[in-house]
Amino acid sequence: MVVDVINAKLHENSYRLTGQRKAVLNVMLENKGRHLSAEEVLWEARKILPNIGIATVYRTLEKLASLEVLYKSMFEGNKYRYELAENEKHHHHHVLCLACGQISEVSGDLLHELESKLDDQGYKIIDHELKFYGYCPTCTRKQ
Amino acid sequence: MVVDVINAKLHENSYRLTGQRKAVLNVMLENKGRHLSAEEVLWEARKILPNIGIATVYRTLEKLASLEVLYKSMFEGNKYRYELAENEKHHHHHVLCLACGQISEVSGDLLHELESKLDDQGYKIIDHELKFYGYCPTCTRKQ
DNA sequence: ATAATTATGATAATGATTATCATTATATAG
DNA sequence: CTATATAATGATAATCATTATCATAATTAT
Repeated sequence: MVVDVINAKLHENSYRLTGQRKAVLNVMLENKGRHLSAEEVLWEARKILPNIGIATVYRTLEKLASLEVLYKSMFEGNKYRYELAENEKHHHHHVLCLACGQISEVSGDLLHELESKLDDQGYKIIDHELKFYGYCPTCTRKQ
Repeated sequence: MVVDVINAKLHENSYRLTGQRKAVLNVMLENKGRHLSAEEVLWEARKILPNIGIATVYRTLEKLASLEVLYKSMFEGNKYRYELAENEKHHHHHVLCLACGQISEVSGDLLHELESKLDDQGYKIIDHELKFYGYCPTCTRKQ
């Protein structure tokens, strides 16, 4: 999702883009494809705005997630992580390496069969979340 | 996993089954198919042992999960939920109703294609976790 | 019977997150 | 342009789920 689309979305939701919020959003834009915790976002944002508060970062991340500019998920450690939602309604999955902790994305949906099955059972599926746990190619080779 | 299998597993891990631990395990056995939070387990266990402590419940749940007697996962609300692992190594998925909050299970794996794809890319997949979000048949009909 | 080890329960502590509030910044009305 | 209203911020208190600590109890080993 290019910056223009994001700005349009924020505008249509009357979301004022203050300096602090821009800083948070820029951190996420500069870290496309990465999954950052709130604290990591704080440290990055403080490089731009040394006085930005943790509460502001939390509020901003939460709001951007609710506006579907960001995805909010939890991998390990009872801590939320955020990533830029680069494609509206596109769903990718994640693979987490149990050795080095790297979080990568898996393209391809392939859940149609399961969702069809649930449709058949009367469910109305809105969203899904799929995570694989294992070892990345680098750590697989090391073993 | 019948009680016998569970007891065998605990025994081979030298896990002493005290009265308190039995109470927690019984709560999980009596709630097969349900996903209980630690607090819910506490309230149920207190019907059997009124003085059981929350710390004991947490310690027991954590240990049983590590022994793969229970599954530990998180659905919503930043709180872990536990369920009886009824079939060793069997992986089912979950569907969470966004209206009533009910958590149901989805049989059928169907992730082989994605896991094959990851194998091809050099990953070694150990585990996965799949959750669907939507509306259950009852709430779907109400809408 | 005694000593050592394990388990328990109460509660303090931890960490992530959210609520509160005084202050600051921005938008709107006059 | 000024005054007022509203929104945002940052510091910090509060919340919540979970874990750590510790004194005591229970169990096991000698």
